[in-house]
Amino acid sequence: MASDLNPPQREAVLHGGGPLVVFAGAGSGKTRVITHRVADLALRRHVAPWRILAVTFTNKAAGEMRERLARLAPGVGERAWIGTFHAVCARILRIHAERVGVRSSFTIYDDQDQRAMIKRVLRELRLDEKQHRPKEIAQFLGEAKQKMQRAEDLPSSGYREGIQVRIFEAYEAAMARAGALDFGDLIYRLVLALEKDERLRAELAGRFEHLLVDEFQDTNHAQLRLVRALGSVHRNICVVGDDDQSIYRWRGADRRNILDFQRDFPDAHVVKLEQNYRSTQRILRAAYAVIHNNIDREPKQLWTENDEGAPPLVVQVRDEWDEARVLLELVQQSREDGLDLEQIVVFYRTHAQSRVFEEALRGAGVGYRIIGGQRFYDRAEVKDLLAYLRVLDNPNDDISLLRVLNVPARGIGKTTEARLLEAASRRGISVYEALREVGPEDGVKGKARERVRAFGKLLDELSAAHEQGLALGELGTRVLERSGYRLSLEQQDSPEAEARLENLLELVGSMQSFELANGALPLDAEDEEAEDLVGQEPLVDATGEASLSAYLERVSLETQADEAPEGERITLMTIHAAKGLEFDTVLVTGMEEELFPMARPGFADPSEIEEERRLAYVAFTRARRRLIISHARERRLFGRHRYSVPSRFLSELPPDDVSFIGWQPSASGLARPRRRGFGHDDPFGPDTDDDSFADEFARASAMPSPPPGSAHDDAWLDASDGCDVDDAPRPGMQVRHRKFGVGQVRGVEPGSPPKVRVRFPGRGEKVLLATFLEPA
DNA sequence: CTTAGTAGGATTGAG
DNA sequence: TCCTACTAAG
Repeated sequence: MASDLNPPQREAVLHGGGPLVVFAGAGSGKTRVITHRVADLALRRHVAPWRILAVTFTNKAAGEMRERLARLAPGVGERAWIGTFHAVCARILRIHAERVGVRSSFTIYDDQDQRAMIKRVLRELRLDEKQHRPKEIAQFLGEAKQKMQRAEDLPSSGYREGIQVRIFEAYEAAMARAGALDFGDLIYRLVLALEKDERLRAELAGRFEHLLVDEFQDTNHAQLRLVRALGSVHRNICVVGDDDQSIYRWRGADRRNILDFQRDFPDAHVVKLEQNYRSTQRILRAAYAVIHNNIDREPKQLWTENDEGAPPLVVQVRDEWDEARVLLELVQQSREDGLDLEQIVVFYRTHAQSRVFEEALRGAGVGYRIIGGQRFYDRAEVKDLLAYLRVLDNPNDDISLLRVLNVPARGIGKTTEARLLEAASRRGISVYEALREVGPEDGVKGKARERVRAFGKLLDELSAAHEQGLALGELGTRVLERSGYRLSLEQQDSPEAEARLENLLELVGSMQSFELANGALPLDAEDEEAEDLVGQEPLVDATGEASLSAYLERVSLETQADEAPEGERITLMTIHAAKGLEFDTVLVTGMEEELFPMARPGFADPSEIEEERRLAYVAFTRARRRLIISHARERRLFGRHRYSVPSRFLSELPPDDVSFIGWQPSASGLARPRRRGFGHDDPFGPDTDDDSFADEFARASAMPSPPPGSAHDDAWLDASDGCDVDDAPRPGMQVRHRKFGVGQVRGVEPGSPPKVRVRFPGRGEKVLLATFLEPA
């Protein structure tokens, strides 16, 4: 098994006990090392699988690990503890709720819920929202928890600090009352308990014999403390990561965690994986030439046995429209060469840059998919339905209740809401209970009181249905029906409302499949030893039924609604979303000062520039065969038009390994412009005024040789979530709609997704979202 | 209570 | 420029 590993990989896999840090460069087979190591520990060293804990950051990474492990060592992946920091902590917290001092039935609040709670606390404390921005408070609370600060550790000297402490305490109290934990709490609360309660620590640290942490460069301080505490008995801690790929400092990631691992654990063994299996030599040289300029990094250099490859291409264009035409040119050329469009990706620094690409692609009828942006579980309607369910699961969850108090509109206004809330806090009861008890003495009388009571009855009725064991999917449907949500959407009769309804039906569908997947699962008798300590399958409650709580937990910790890809589409995403992925062709756009690196000139903190440089490094190292970089002379961003200077990172590229079109860095690093570019009469017209530019581009960007065969070790999992446009509809085109049948497109209104006016025989014209249409 | 209008703000975003 | 989130009028 270890035979198909290279020497450092094998070294990491076979390392026995004690701390181990693996610096795993881009495309060096990192996941492979972790999975092989888990398999080796279980099979060769006979470590009980459930005594192995492997932690990742994303559900996707955890899923991938489990999947690969299933192939490598059947039975191990199912029993080992593999999950995200948050999921693992939530699981442990529920099991040891009493010891930790949380309710075992806690609800997990996402950022939006957290903000609602903050607003409520501010109102309670009679603080002005303008002066104390909920956004900033959320930031402050999150940071404090990341740093493992308790209320008494916070600075309280100044006026501002004093208020912060008060807010912190009030927030914690309100969360406790609601039986809720925010994302930060999941780690914070567990670490607090582990560090305070020696018996708990001994128990948990004793049970996990081996710890593996993926993407260790992305851990924050609280996560480091968690790893330390859980590893405190055996010290079998294996951390894997790459400081050069640390791009999340703004959300608390601390590269020092991996860089100083040896200081933390002086006996730590160090392994560096530097052989790359992904990219061509030229791409790696270009990437290295850039990252090498970072002072603060662990020295290492990727090398490969792959081809030399074609030189990366840097193209100067006039503006963002021109940049989009470069993309179209590239797509067209790839099509002519019979290349797979799925293997083309466009990277940008900010989401705002995607619009122009979308419009161009839509105009040219090229399918595309956007990763990121608004996520399924963040959509208002999805959150509404989930809020109903959360109230049924936890009647103390005031925030969720308030969310749906007047959704759909049932005549309960702001005034009533405020009075209800006040009545609840005055009597020290939940808002749910207050629904029943409020009366004229609280200022809720007449119609308002009736409506409030009716809402309480509605919840009671749904609650009863839930307690009688109504199946999950049924319960979802029941909520939609009885609350009048469905009716209200149907009555709106707009394409947006239809889209919302579709989303809700999808959610109900997911509840049904959750039930199917988890409902009938028997408890695993073999692992009883594991059971008594932490439980094996959190998705199933004592009766073996898929419970509402289990579903809600899954949903709160799950962010990507995976969707099977359909049709050939290119991919668009921010670079941040790209980590861990790879593509044959990568187009990195907007490489201009102030955009990428995104820092104001003159104010640039060197460490910020280094982080941006890592971002560029991540972008470049996603490419297997073809890397194209574009920068515009001028562009409109955030409504402001500006002239741009090529990114300093372009001047760091090795001139001998890179081709330049339209501009190339001079020896001094200053721009030497050549005025070249596409014509501009019609942004996406079929012909360009400057054929030579197109020719030059075509020559320079051509794929040097057919890409290697299909099987890629790190094939990426699809994670699209619905901002997709299949084949772009154009007037005259025949399209099919699920309900209305086949019709003809009369007009298209740009948007994401675009709205399409379709004439259906016998039904007249309808305006529909492109998402719900397919070519007929 | 809903709707329209506008002020303000805008990186990057896992769980 | 465009979107969100709150405020004033219907």
